[in-house]
Amino acid sequence: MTTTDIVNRLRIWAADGSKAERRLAEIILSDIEYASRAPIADLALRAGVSEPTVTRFCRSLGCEGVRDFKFKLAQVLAIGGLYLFPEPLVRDERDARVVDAVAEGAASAIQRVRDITDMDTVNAVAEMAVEAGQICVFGSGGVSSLGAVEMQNRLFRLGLSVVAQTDGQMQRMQAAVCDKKSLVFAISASGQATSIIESVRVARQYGARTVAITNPDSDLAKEAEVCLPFIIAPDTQLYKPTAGRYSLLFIIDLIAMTTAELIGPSVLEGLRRIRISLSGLNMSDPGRPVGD
Amino acid sequence: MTTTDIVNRLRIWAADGSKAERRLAEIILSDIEYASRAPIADLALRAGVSEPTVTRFCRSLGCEGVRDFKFKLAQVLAIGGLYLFPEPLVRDERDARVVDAVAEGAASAIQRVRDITDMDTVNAVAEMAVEAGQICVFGSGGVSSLGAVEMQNRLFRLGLSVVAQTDGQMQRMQAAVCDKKSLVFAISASGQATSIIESVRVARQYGARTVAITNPDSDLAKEAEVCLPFIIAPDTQLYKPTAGRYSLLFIIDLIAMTTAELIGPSVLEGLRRIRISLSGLNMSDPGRPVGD
DNA sequence: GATTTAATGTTGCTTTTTTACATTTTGCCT
DNA sequence: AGGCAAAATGTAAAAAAGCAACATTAAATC
Repeated sequence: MTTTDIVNRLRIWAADGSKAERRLAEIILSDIEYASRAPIADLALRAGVSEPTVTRFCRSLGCEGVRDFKFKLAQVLAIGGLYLFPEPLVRDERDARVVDAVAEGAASAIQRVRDITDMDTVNAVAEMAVEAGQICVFGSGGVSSLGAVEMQNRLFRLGLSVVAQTDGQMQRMQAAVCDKKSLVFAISASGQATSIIESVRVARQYGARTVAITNPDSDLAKEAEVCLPFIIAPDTQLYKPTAGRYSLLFIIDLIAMTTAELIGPSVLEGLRRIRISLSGLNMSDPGRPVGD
Repeated sequence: MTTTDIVNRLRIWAADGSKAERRLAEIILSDIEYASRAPIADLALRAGVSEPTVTRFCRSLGCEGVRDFKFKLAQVLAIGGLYLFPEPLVRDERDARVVDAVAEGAASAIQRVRDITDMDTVNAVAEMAVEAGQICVFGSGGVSSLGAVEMQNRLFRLGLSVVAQTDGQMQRMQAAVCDKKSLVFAISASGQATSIIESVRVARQYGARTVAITNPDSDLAKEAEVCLPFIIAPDTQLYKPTAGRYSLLFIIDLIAMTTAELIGPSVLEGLRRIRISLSGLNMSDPGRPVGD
């Protein structure tokens, strides 16, 4: 049961439950903060029911007891978001909420990955990238495939030979042609994407070095030589795109920057050439980052 | 006090507190899930202290009592579980410089776009998206094409008909088949990308509505009906990938979230289906964001 | 080493939750 | 409608959890 399911169930009970259940559900939904802290005696009084009814109600909602129920309500409050705003908000309030939700999600996603990323690992990965003859980046799913493409985008500028594969079949095929000079980046938020796990295994058999950017407890992490932790926090807002994308972008930036510094000034020559190559497209503003 | 402060305080007590406090803090930190549900008698036993010590400890942590303490722990767990609040790693100077450069770049990029983005415009854009029969997203170049793909990725989940084109030729072709029911998103950091400007002009000729996500002083901004400012600040760090990508992601998130809320609950059904469709791929963890 | 202060433990009391059982209500059948 | 079973709800007492007051021990200070 996901945390927010408890609110859904409350909604259902508020509509379909028996008399006492309806009243209770309404009271609770009308003030979750209160309900999560008040003793059941208070709650029972407010709803005009007896105390055991509250206990039973919690059980029928799928909780172990009142304590467990309150525990879940506390989590709902922490997660907040959509469920706590049953009525449409006035425009300004809503706007502020949207902006805040996105900004805070992004900021905390970055903060977290910043705290847990071990630069020794990143440095090691950068060295692997510099030494590799061919770099493959595998990623599937919305977030991870975006990351794979972005990784390719960042690394090719450094003069590295890199190819991103977001298709499962292509990943396996690419893995099959890996050798000792290959480096594989495997990106997956879950760490359970089958095609990626298998591709890593295959590539490794052929002597490739492998770096997973994934949940460190996952199968993928176990399969790869090195793991950079990439954890997507459960989302606080149903309608909001996951902030985990910012984390992934951050990790990619770390790798790209470290690798660039490792390669040194010759990188700059490559970047300069890219800029020149774009100048024919009316995009030659020299202050602009390379490649729009 | 933010929710996660409780973890920080526990850390401090684990290091600086008295003997009993240290033991208690360690026990709690070692298993927050357990600590948030166990009665204090259990906790006291494990830590080898007396029950009132636990109560006192909770108070000294700034909680009203044990219940309040457990309440806060539950919220910590909801937000991300222990592993999301690791102690920040200590890094040597060189490593810290890289991490800080990337983090500060990202944070300030988000901050800047947050400040300048007008939610009235975003709301208007969301309405256009909801009303549109077909949405086209055009973007060229590293950052903008990534943004285009990401925009497609975010919007198709909402049940919208959306197609991203990152190839100049394809953009023009797509623009040529636009009509009054079309909505075009044109993404370009420079606002000078010829194929995009022309595509917008063509699409508009055929009656499409057009939204530019670009530099507001650019030709592209002038060409489009609506402009969401997207400005890439010149980078101070040559080796660092531009932080402007975070800005773009932010704008996309704002649009996606606003549109989702505008569409309303029927969106959730779509997200649910996407999740179900992934469950065959061993990725059915319900707590995970939709689509890896 | 005595004395004060802070920290921790012991005991028993209060609050909160739960169990077991009694009562009421509801739905259904004749 | 009236009666009966089943479900829902209430009552009261027991169990569990948390807490306060005081006792004791450890530590710091002189």
